[in-house]
Amino acid sequence: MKPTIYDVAREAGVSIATVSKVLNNQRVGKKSKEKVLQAMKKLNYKPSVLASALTGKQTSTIGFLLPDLANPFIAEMARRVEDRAYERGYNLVICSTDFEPEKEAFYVSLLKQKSVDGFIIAGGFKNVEVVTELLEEQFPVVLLGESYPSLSINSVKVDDFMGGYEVTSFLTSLGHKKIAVIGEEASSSQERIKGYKQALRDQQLPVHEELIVISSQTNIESVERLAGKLLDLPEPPTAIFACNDILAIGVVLAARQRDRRIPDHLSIVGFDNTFLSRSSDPPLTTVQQPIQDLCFQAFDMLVEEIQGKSKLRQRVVLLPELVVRKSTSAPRKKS
Amino acid sequence: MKPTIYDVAREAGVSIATVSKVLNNQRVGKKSKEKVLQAMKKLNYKPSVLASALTGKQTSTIGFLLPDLANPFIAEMARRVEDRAYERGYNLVICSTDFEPEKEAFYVSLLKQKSVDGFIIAGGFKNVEVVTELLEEQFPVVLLGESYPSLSINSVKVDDFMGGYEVTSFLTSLGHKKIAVIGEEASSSQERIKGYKQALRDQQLPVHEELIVISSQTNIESVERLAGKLLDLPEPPTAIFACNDILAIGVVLAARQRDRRIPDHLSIVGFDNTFLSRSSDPPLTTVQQPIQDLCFQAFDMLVEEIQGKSKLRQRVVLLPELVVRKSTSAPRKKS
DNA sequence: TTGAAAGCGCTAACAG
DNA sequence: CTGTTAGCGCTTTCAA
Repeated sequence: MKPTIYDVAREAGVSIATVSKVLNNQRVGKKSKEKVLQAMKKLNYKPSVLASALTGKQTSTIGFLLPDLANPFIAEMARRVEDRAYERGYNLVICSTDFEPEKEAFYVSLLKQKSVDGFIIAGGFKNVEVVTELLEEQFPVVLLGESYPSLSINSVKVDDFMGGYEVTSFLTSLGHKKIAVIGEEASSSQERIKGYKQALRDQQLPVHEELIVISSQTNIESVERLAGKLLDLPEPPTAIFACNDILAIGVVLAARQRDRRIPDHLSIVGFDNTFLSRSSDPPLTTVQQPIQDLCFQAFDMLVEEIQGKSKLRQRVVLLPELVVRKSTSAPRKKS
Repeated sequence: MKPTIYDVAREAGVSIATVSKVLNNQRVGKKSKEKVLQAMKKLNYKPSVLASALTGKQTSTIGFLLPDLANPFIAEMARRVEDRAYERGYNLVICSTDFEPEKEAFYVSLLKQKSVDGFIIAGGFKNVEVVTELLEEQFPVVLLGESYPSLSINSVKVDDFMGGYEVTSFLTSLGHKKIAVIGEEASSSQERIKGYKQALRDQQLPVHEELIVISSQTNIESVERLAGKLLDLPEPPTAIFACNDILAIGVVLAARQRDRRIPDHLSIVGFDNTFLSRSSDPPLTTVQQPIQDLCFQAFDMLVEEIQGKSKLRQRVVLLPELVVRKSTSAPRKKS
């Protein structure tokens, strides 16, 4: 059997209270402390987190909700958050929700039963009630990569509107007039699309609703299909802004299938600057998110809330940066 | 405060024992059961997993060790394992070890303190002592995507040797005689390389040690550099077998930088058939792993061991499949 | 400084 | 079928 605090106490010839004290390094006589330490080492004692959490201490584990761990951008975020968690002595239990409200509710409920110290919700969510409830219960939560204007909730994200605006402005500055956009359901996509529209308006260009496409599926095949429809239009766009790099890859595949040269026949811009954008041919113009900063800040914010250090809620918005590579150029004169 | 079993008992007018019994659906009088259920619903009661685990029950959480969650192939595995975990009522706490023995030891120790029910170790590990110890303690563990011949441990993986053999045979059948291989430190890479060597020998082709390269870093830049060295050899290989798709992308980048056409000047084969191999240009010939089967089987095996249903250890080996795409062709006559 | 003892929320005999 | 009670391993008063 695993040694318990009793075993250590017996071995050291002290009471369990004393052992507990050295565990939590409170004031203990030097000699007792020494004996206890010895005993612990001898028995290879490790305190049970369960037992200590049951008495009100924390579990040092965080629930991490995200739409889909198989998405490379999300996976990278998860990795960064985990790095920070590691540094600060926490573990992550990771849950993919697929944007399904039931899954979100299920996971939150289960993780509460498991007494996680708090939640990070990355990449958006659907079930607002669940989050609202968490907030009402004063449960520490922070949103990563998203925000929710109508909720008083901590969040860390990039300025998506601005990202979309910059991409579109860049494209119009190259001379593109017919620019399509393809996004996801997440609110971050919506923001990017708003930025896209604003940029068009600011350039006095018309906003064509049929050039705005939302992909409900994340898998690349369906994106390819959607992009294909865009390209098969009688007057196809000369540029497509994809709201993330995966979508952009889908567009690339669709273009390739139709023998449209990139960027000669079609300019493509992605978002996120994952390594997908580098490995693609041609390498993608995209928008860089400061992933590490986003993740670290989100995590630190959560820990602050857990430790009750800061009661004030905040929305942190970092700035994205356009990375110009080879997938964009001026449109061909008169196709 | 969150309601406890006492609150429910009081509300229902029964003892906590009765409540506990309905919780674990043991025999309880119909009327009592009804009252308890009502009370639970009314109070919105959710039992504490901590408390029940403290009395010897399971936590239904699994420790999932992997080298790096940011690696798309690994992330996809994680996702599949998580899917299965969800179906079976488990949670995953995910830990990236970066192949660092200290991290492996740290995480295992911490997760044991948190009373996880078992471990899945995916993609290899370095710290053999830690795993051995787990085994000695009868801790449920299964290896995913790897095996460890000298250890009596459950594992589920693909036949890496065969994968390497098939790739190489395919390449020689196209006429390649000078084939390089680039792998990682993980034992799966080693196996694939063994298969590569065997295939060469079976074709009476010489094995050049300088054409066998191990990348200690996973980041794409360093792979690119290594591949570059290979390509800059006075007599460069006409084909390169990369032990996974990321490595293959690194090779593609290196080749592109040197204006070597793929597959005309250089054939490239990857491994894993992630969507990287599809999105690359040209799409990569690669080896498909039945990821879902691997993950589900591994998880089920672990659960069986946790539930004590099967005491026998097993090594499951599934068969990989070569997927031929556009990155391979016969070598040019007399470069 | 140290220790006895109560209690965290739940399970599992064991009586009744 | 139901309830009493003694733990599970740890923390935390409160006395000594």
